[in-house]
Amino acid sequence: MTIAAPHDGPVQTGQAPRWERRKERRPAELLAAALVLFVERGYAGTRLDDIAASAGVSKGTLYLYFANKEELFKALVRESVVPLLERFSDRLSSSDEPGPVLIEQFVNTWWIEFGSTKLAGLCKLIMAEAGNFPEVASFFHDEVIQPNNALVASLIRRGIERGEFRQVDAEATAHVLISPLVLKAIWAHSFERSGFQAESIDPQRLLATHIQLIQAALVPPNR
Amino acid sequence: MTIAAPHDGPVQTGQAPRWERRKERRPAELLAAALVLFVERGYAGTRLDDIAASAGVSKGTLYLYFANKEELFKALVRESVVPLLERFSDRLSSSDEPGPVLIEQFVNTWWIEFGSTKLAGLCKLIMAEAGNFPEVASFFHDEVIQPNNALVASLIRRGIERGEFRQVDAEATAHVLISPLVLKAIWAHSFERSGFQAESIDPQRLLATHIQLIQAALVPPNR
DNA sequence: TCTATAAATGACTGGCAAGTCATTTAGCTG
DNA sequence: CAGCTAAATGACTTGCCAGTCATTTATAGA
Repeated sequence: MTIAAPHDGPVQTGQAPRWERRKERRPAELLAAALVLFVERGYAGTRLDDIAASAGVSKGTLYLYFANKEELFKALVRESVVPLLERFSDRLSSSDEPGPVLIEQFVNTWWIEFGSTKLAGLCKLIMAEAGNFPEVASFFHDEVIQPNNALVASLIRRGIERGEFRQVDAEATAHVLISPLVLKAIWAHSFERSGFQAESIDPQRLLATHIQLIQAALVPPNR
Repeated sequence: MTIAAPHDGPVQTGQAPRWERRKERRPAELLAAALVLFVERGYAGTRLDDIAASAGVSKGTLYLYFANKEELFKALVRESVVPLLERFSDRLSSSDEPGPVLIEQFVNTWWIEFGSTKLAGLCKLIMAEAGNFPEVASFFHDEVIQPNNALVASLIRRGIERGEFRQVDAEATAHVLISPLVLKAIWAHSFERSGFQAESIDPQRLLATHIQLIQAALVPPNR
């Protein structure tokens, strides 16, 4: 299912209207097209004409719904981020699996639901453009990164309290835990793209090793 | 010491020449200016006029030494990367410190000599622009990332052979070992920049914890 | 000191893409 | 089925910046 074939193809069969009114759906369609193209070509490299065309609409229409390119980008980030917020918190913090299992679940879930999706591309895009859009970066940091880190840190802290994990710096450990995931996700949208076939490591292999290592690192000292 | 004040200031005291001939130094001066500005503003966001001005030269001069913007960028990457190549290999692979010490040394050295320098900014820039410059990405991957990973993997493999480390997937472990370093370095050039003061973790604290965790994770099982 | 050379300049061009707006037309409403 | 409203269009304007080139001038060598 493509987001937007250019309406109905070149054939104008008799009475078919040249375009439809879709006040409600347009913004979402435009944002979907923008996500794909921004991730693919970067912010500067994406023309509004292309976004509009990809959403089956003319550039003028785009400006009916978004004030300018920057606002479109901001809207994209805002919209994409919302569903992310509650995704993990509930599921994990209310679980009472043992710590090591929880870590394994978190790593795998994070990868499946975020790292291997389009959202990872957005994350990479935001990092790339953070300098040009401090507002966006700030928003993303406060709404996504910070809560995510806090969640992982709390997971670790709970493990420590229960005696499942060694005494470690929970915040720092959270960073160490997340880094390979984030980096691999970003990697997939930079070096691993477009042609040159960097022989890169299989995600499953990386994740499996990472889980093993973290679990081993956190095992409390005997007794 | 700034790289290039616009020559000598606005004051033209009598006989002072309006410019000097510096055929040999110009390219290096231009590349230095380009590094700073590209890292600061991204590829698209940096004007050649600004690079030239920052190197104390006019745009025309820039074109005497580089065919166009893209070639300038490629030259920048090539030049910056060369000194990186031999930096670690010799020092570490010829050392006979015990494995855990070697890992600690690697992490600290990597951060000091790369992660906390301008080169880290270049790394972030290349990741951001990889899609637009596959050649550059390919070059950087083959000349920097791949050798770096291989070095770490060999470190780990040697530790395993000597019985200092558990049996682990050396390549995957290398990724896990490097990820927090790379990500922190990239972070510093995206979210941690310009104004909004993301309260982010102190590098030393992160590195210390990371070293502890990795060492603990690699300790061989009793006996 | 004079001259030849090539380093350096900066005003200019051309193209591209963001943003505008007068016009067209889908499709509701009476 | 007419008339009206506003959704949609796309040709146009505008500004920016990469890239050019005729002109200026530093400086080495005769």
